[in-house]
Amino acid sequence: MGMGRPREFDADVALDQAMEVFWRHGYEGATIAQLTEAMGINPPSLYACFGNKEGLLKAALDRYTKLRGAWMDEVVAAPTAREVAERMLMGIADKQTDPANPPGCLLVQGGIACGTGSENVPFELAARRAQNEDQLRDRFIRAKAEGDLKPTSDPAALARYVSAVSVGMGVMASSGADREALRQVADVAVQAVEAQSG
Amino acid sequence: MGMGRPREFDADVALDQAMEVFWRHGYEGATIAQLTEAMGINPPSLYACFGNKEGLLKAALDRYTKLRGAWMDEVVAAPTAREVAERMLMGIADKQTDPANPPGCLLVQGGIACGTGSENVPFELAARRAQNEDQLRDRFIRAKAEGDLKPTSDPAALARYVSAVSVGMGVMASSGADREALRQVADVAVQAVEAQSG
DNA sequence: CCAGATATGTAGTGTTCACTACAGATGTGG
DNA sequence: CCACATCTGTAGTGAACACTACATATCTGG
Repeated sequence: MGMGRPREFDADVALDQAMEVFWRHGYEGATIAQLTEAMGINPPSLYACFGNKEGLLKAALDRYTKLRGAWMDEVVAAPTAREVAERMLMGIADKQTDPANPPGCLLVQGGIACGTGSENVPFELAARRAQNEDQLRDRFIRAKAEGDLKPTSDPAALARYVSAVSVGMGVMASSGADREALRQVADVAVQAVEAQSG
Repeated sequence: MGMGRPREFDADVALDQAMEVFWRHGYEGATIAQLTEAMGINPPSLYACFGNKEGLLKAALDRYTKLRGAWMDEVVAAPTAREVAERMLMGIADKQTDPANPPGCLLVQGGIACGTGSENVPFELAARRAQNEDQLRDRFIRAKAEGDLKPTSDPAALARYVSAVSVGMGVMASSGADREALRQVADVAVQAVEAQSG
């Protein structure tokens, strides 16, 4: 039994293009026609490879979080909680205004509210944002154990806080805030973490 | 010439229902069928009164910001910058988890990214968020002049920061964060403002 | 070179969307 | 009571949507 005709496109390259469309227009705003055009393929190829529109989104999210995972590892590798927050938020200020990508964050732009039939898309995005928050929380727990954060500090609350600021910055970036404006937000935000440092 | 048949529904009551639908499903996710059903009217009445779907959204946003305007006035009436931030963020934690409304903030849930043909919806929402930020900035400028904020502080950056945290909290609320979680975020966030207080 | 398997391109499918034509209902001014 | 103006409900309109049937093309294993 033969293995069949090989696909003529690179799935990862196509996903990068799909990612950009979802990033710019959101899940519901992105149409199959836009996606297939950006990916350089026809609808049957898309459906054969990714199942349906939501499957394509999930594959794009997988790729997005995979690419960002390496960066998050660098972030939590910073020596102190304060520097973790600074690397995270300053890095986000830069990433969310990188002209190589649409402004903002795919995990927010992808879809905060969706219509009937796509209710689980916001959940899917929230779950992936929660992963970052968990990673931060674990790092802050360690920081507290090391005496880097005050004994009275709440690592989970701090992680949630940094995550909230990140999301807020993403929304601002998508509505036109420039890099300097976001860096100023990051700079102020870091001071709250500093206030919890021992 | 007569004045015609009077409309049989209250536009403000209908707007409250439309607001809820946009809040829960976003602009693109909300269908005319859902809107008319929630408003208790038929499509022709909707179009006669609000023009089109986008006109209805703008009217709903007008009503939303009008209702919130009174509350924002109370917020900026707090005696110090720190208390302004605290009232704002703690109030938002409560409002965004008020079971009387969908979770989160209409100015975020309404639509962060939209498809072709609705590109100005995100701008419309951003413009209204900017109004709140301007009001905060003006208040912080006064706080700086009064010596309540350090001479080195940046009122515009602080306002942008508080606004960003608000938005981030809204997204968290819409994805299931409870009131206590948001209050913890607000509590941490206020400390950055406190760090800028003289 | 053939049989089985998978990918591709063309050209649709039914459904849902925002929006509206039209006829009848209900009001006001003369 | 009549002319006119505006609202309301029914029943659609064309367009865009996600998705797919099908014939053809290109591979592998034997």
